[in-house]
Amino acid sequence: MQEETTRRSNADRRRETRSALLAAARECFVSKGFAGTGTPELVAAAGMTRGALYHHFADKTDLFRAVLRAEAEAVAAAIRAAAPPGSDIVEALLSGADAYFAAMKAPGRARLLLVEGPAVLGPSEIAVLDDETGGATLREALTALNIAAPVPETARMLSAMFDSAALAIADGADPALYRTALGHLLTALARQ
Amino acid sequence: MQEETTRRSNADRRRETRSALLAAARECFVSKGFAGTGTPELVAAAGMTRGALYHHFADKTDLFRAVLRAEAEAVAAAIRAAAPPGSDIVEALLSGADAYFAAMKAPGRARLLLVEGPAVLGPSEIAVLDDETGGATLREALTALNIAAPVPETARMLSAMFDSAALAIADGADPALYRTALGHLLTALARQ
DNA sequence: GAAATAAACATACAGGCTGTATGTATGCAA
DNA sequence: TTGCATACATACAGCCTGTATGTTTATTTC
Repeated sequence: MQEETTRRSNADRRRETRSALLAAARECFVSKGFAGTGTPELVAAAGMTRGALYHHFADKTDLFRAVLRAEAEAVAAAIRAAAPPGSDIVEALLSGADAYFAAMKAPGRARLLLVEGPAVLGPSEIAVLDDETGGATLREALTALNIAAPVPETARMLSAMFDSAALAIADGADPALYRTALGHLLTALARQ
Repeated sequence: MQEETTRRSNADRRRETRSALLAAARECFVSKGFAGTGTPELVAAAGMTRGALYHHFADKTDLFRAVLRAEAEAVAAAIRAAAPPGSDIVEALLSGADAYFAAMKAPGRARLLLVEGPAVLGPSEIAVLDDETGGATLREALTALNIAAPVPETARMLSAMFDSAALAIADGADPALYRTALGHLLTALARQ
């Protein structure tokens, strides 16, 4: 036995401290917001020092960006996992929305992705994440529906609808109400 | 002749410095964001000192709140001024949307109200402003349409649609595309 | 396997910003 | 004109961010 502290490879150290920082950052950003979280408090929660933070991330914003990426990836994975077997497009959209709402129920996730994110990183950078999360799929579905309305604009607005519903649901609203409201809107749109 | 500086009443001084601070704050918050704007730079742009700022406002956030209130009031006034004479509800909604889009084209206003506001003041405080701006009117219109979908949830999601369209248009997107997309969605919803 | 190098941190420091406390001048009221 | 309140201006304490520098541990090279 060499020492009490376990001997770790550089790759291990790197991975472990990074994930510790990310977890603590997520926790702090959710509970106190990006501006309300100081790096001293953040690294203390992670059991690290500010030196480790600035070794792994360019600055506080870069750490925030990494947290958001992880959240967006988790949402995208959840939606992919709930891939619908049926062929009806409206139904596929609705089940996709369900998966989205469920994924966005993770504590603080809606606030991170939909409120803090656009303000800290700018709407344009968030738009990229949105696109990976489900924006492209949404546009494909609308194209398949052969609607008369312009697809990109309709997709963008529908996406905003999903987001506002997700925020409300994560805030305690009844998902069933938003689901039926969405169902009416989408079937009305498809029938046109 | 007493002095070179004009002699002003307290009420005048108060009003003038307040509006100078509000104008400079709006300018700075738009160009550099809330977090990116420091109070020293802000008061310099207003030709004032930090003492004046903290005499008139509780803190930087309170000044931001005052700026947002003015913006929201301007939008509400623009929408009220464009009150439609016709009786068709869908058409009234669309012309209301047009007025909203036009009002939100004021430089930086969309970013202030839709991006920075929710992050700085919290979504709940912004919801109040939204309601005064047009949320209540929207719910009344939906009720009059006698739609099958639940009204409050539908109104909330439609409001989010308007917001995302306003943000896109303020960012340079073609208003006509969003207008037709909205027209299709609203008429489809009304026909149900 | 020993020296050299690089990675992964830890510590120290320099600026800037926020909010408050205190000081001053001007309008107002009795 | 005397006292008071308002409207500021200045000074200060604390915190936070990003960088620069130091130290330890792993990895590579000879």
